[in-house]
Amino acid sequence: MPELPEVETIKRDLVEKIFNKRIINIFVLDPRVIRNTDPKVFIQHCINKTISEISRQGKAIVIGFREKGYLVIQPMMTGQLICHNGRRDEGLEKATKIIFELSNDLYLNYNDQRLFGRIHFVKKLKEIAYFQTIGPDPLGPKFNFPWLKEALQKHKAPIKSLLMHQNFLAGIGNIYASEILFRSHIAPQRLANSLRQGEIRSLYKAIKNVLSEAIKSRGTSMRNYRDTDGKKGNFIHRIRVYGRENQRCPCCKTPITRIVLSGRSTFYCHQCQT
DNA sequence: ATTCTGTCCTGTAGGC
DNA sequence: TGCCTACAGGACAGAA
Repeated sequence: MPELPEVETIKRDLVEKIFNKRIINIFVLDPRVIRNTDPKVFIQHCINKTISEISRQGKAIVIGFREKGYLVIQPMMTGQLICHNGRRDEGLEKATKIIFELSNDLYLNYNDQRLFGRIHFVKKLKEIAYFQTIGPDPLGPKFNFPWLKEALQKHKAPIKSLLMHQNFLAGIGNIYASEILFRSHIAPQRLANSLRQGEIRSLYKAIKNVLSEAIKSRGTSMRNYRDTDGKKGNFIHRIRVYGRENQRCPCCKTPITRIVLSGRSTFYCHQCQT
């Protein structure tokens, strides 16, 4: 579910809530979410470890232990990390797959309705193939206008598909790809290498602006996304085209069009975006 | 080499 | 109410 703004929101909340805390107990309710090891081995690796680092890489959350090693969480479509005080079975949901109990009387529940999410323990981050292949972070220093201009020239895929390709840029998903292109006035099926200088300029600004505004709004809750308090993100109120087929464009009142690109629903205004 | 399609799962919304 | 189909914030293997 979560894209960059949602994962960043979760990460920032976790820094407030579990940094420097110790994992004192782990309850694996559904072993299917642990991909690379036996659940017992996973528990052995993570229990009694103190969290000394919390970061985000692309759409993954990295929790580093003072004793070495990393807990890596990729929530994918429907993964949630929800904290609560109180009893262990409080806040339990059908989708709750793992419960982490922390030294500050906090429980951290990993919920995942569709079970696409992945949780790994690794000794080194390079053991995770995803980290080896993802492109630059769109809010990081490597992403700048000259880089984008040059990178776009190398691809002839539809710009929307390319924006979602994690090896190109890490963090943009299906919602924000459509929103970014609406703000750039660029049609999603336009080929990446066909964009003109002015279009690349507005695309560059839209990527930065949409993602940072969405972080300020604590992400978008279309369906499943929740922050660590179980609350919805507020960017849903600023979504202009995603999921709004046949509703009127906020700019020109033309009905929003839905098409499928690379197998994913794509929304745009054929009047405003050319 | 790049780009696209099918798959992994569960749950929900909408049509009839 | 129930049954059926389509679709859902991702990533990756394999095919084109």
